[in-house]
This record gives sequence, structure tokens and C-alpha cells, in this order.
Amino acid sequence: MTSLAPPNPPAPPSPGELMDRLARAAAAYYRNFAAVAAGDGLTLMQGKVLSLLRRPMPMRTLAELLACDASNVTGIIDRLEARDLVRREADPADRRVKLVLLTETGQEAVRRIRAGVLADLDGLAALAAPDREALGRLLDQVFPD
Amino acid sequence: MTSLAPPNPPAPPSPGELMDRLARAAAAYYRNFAAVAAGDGLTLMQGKVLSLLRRPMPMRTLAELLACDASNVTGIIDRLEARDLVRREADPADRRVKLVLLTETGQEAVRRIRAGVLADLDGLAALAAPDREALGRLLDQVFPD
DNA sequence: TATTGTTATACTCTATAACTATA
DNA sequence: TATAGTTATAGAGTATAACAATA
Repeated sequence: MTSLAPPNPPAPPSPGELMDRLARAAAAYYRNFAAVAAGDGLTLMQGKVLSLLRRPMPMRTLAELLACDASNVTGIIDRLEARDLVRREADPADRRVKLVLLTETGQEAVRRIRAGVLADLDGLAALAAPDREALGRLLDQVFPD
Repeated sequence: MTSLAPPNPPAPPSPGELMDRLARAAAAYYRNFAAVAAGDGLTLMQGKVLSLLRRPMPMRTLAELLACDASNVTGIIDRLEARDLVRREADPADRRVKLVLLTETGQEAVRRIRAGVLADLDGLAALAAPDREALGRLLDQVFPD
């Protein structure tokens, strides 16, 4: 017996299948992000750091957000600072702390990256408001952060 | 006027806000994956390669799936082979091609990684079947691959 | 004493270019 | 000629350990 219109509703994926789907989605997101960042001559990690700097923050906070050792952040920020994309500033409240902030050039790069990533996610732009609400809610449930 | 129960439905996120949510979800997925892989002494990339090897495949195919240059795959497979997690085999149909396949040890590592990632995604295990179907469908729309 | 950031070190990942074996 | 895989090289990301400055 072959199915006639309307087609059968799709079977819900098992948790394992959904995990695989999440893995492919995460890979696709970063492939897209890395390609856009490369358009500005930036690596994936450099693009991530710039995108995280919506506000000035200590090196230490950056390391926590990137889930890497603090010693790595020194080199990453060195390379971004050499290209005038970020600046280090002393924290007046605690002289051990260095605050990292975007320069004007860095802010422009972030705007280009965000626009580029969004432009490549045409499937997201086509999503109706209820679907956007559902996707946001489901992602919050799976990744409470 | 303060809201009484039931609370107002949440406002749908804008495409830009949803993009940020996707970025955090992708980061959380890889943070989880990398931590589980590290439990087996594997890097993120090594864990990804093992997970991709559901079937034997040429080095070239692996490079395409990883979206990296083929020369990188040589070193990654070298290190996995030195730990007896994968093997190279000549392709009888084309002697230029080397097929990479999981050893028994490699298959065990993949099972541990998959179980570990799934176990850490407790928000996913708690999802009811209709929510799993909706999330899978929405991810397919945003990341058609 | 504890914390922040840096340096030194070693290893992994990465792209580019040049090479070989095979098609 | 074209393709699959490797090697050599240089640069970037990574964790660990030790250090100076500050709290």
C-alpha cells in the first residue's frame, strides 16, 4: 500500500537521532560563521571573540566564555590588538584586571560578521514568528546554559 | 498593570536574536562534546572524525565533511592510527584511495562518546515526541545542509 | 594567601605549495 | 591531464607550569 496525498506525518526522531541532527546543525553554523569571518581575514576564534565583546570585559571572563585556559586569551587578544580590532584598558577598580574592548574598526567587523552570518541563514529569515518562538523555546530547553 | 496568572506568551525572537540563540546552542553543543571526548583523551577534532566514521570512507571524503584541507586529515588520521582507533585500507576499486575505518577500539570510543554527549543533554532526553519532531523539522529548515 | 594576566613550552589544528602514485 | 594522498612549512589555537603584580 503506497501512500496517497496527504502524506503521513513524519515520525518523531529518537533522542539519538535528534542529537545527530544537532551535531550537523552546530557544524553547519560554525562552517557558515568561519567562512564569513574569513572574509575579514579572521579565524573562527578571532571572530568569536569579537562577537562576544558586546561590552568591555576582563581577559578572565573571555576565557570562561570561550571555555579555554586564560593563557590562550593573551595570544588571541595580542593578534587582534595588533590589527587594531580591540584594545586593552586597565580596570580602575582592580589593577590586576585588564578590560578588553572593541575599537571602532572592531565594531565595524562585528557588524559585517553578524550581517553576513544572518544573510547566509536564509532558512532562518524565512521562519514565521511562531516558528521562531518555538525554535527559541526548544533550544532553551535543550541548552539551558 | 502587572500581569496575573496565566503569564503572557513570550514574544517571538527576532531573526537576529534567534541567530544569537543558535550561536550559544552551537557553542554549548561543542563544549559538551569536547568535554566528553577529553574523557577519552581525544581532542574535539579527533572525536568528530571518529563520530563521522559510521562507514569506511576515503581521506578525501573526510576532508570534505570536516570542511578542511585534505593535508590536515593525514596528521589527524596518523594520530588516531597510532592509538589503534582507526585503520587505513587500500581501496580495491581505485588504488589511489585509502579507506579509513574504525577499529574495534575506535568503535568502543564512539559508543562512549555518543552515550556521554546524550547523557549530558538531559534537556533533550526530557523532550516529548512532538517537541522532538518540531525541533528536528525547524533545524532542517534553518540548516538544510 | 588568592587572583589576574603573562611567558615559556610542547602539541594539535590549519592552509599553502610541492611532490608521488595512480587514474 | 586530473585526482588521492603525503610531506614540508609556517601560523594559530590549546593546556600546563611557573612567574610578577595586585588584592
